[in-house]
Amino acid sequence: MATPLEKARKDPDSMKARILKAARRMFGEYGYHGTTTRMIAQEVGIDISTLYYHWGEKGDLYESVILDINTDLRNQLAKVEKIIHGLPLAQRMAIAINQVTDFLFECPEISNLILFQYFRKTRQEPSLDFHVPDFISDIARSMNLCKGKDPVPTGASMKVLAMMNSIHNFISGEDFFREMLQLKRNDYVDHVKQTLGFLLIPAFTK
Amino acid sequence: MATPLEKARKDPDSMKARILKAARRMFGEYGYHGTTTRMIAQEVGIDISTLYYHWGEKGDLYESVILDINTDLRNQLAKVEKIIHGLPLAQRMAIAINQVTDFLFECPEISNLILFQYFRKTRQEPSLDFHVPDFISDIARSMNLCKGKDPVPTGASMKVLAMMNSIHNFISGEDFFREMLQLKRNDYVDHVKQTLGFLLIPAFTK
DNA sequence: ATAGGGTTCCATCAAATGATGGAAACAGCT
DNA sequence: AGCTGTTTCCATCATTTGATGGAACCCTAT
Repeated sequence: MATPLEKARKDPDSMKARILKAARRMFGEYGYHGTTTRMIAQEVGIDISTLYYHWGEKGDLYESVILDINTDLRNQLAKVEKIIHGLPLAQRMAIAINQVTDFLFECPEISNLILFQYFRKTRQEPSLDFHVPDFISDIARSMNLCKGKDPVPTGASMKVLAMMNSIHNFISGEDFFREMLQLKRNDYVDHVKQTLGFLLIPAFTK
Repeated sequence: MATPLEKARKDPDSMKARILKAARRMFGEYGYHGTTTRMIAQEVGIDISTLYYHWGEKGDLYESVILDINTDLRNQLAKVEKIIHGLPLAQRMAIAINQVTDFLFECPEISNLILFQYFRKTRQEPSLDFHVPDFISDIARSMNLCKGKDPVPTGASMKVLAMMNSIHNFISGEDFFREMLQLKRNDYVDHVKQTLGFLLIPAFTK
């Protein structure tokens, strides 16, 4: 109960939490430089200085947003791991793809922000600690890409990264791809799951 | 020889071309809102108004950059298609992955800008015509995902999109992933090719 | 040399943006 | 009610940023 982020996550109705939620949406949609503190404040319906009162400068708020979505994603992955534990690999993958895809379609800003993080350089780098390796290792172990408590080999990390990114791509690119392929929401979601299954499963189970 | 873009592509030493090249780098690295016209001008070593003289407003320059990289990518894909024409599918894919990956590692701003285009919303949408469907169809046909001159089925387009994006991800994320995995440039490139081969080929050739 | 078109830079503007100080409003407590 | 600490908003600043007008510059044809 120390940091502002912990406070916000504890009480989702608090002003801190409302601002954080809006910031997630806006940063996720327009990126760091594409989002102004005024846009976020307007989204919440408050004055800009209230935002500064709660979160300090823009860079700090962004950092909190990143930590926040990482916590959400980690929790979700842990949840999925419990569901699929013990099943044969092909089945595990099929279920995991379904679950994770559904989750991310509900919170597309998570995919957006993670991809932004990977690809974008901000002019003044916040360079924040990212915790990706955690995810990657956990997934690699869950997929039997490495034995026991050995350190995860590089090739395994790469495979996991490629998988995760394939999912994020379809989430973040929804607007563009749906427009391009002229698909309704539901059809798009189905196609995404099918395509991911088609592409990802054979490589690991052939 | 009508549009500014055609002029610039024709004479690579012209001021128009030098600005365009710098704009590609900067927009590719920092995104649309993350790049200022002053940054581009400084990169070229000219005054900001010279930039405006040649390319007009920022949005127009960005549009030209997008068209420019699309031309480059299309040309490169056509070149690769010639090399692999007639070979069996698995071999075609292996060679294509190698070639395209090498090319994009040389021009990472292409991957950056394409992914930006897919994922990012600009505050005031330029909404420019994009020509992606061309690529997609061509690749889909080249991979026998559809027969003759039939329209490309949605599932096939999705598969091609997933493939292309997997490549772009590793190019655009190089800095982040290399740092994370502690890899030297060459090792990273090798791992990327290996991972892409591992992930993409089985799905289409099993 | 010089007239004229094309090119480049200097100075400047208006709007947008990150950020803050201080007054007002609010909430809890006695 | 009155005090106290917290929260919210209004007004304002300094910088950054997109954009432009006009003077200087360069080059070529006459």
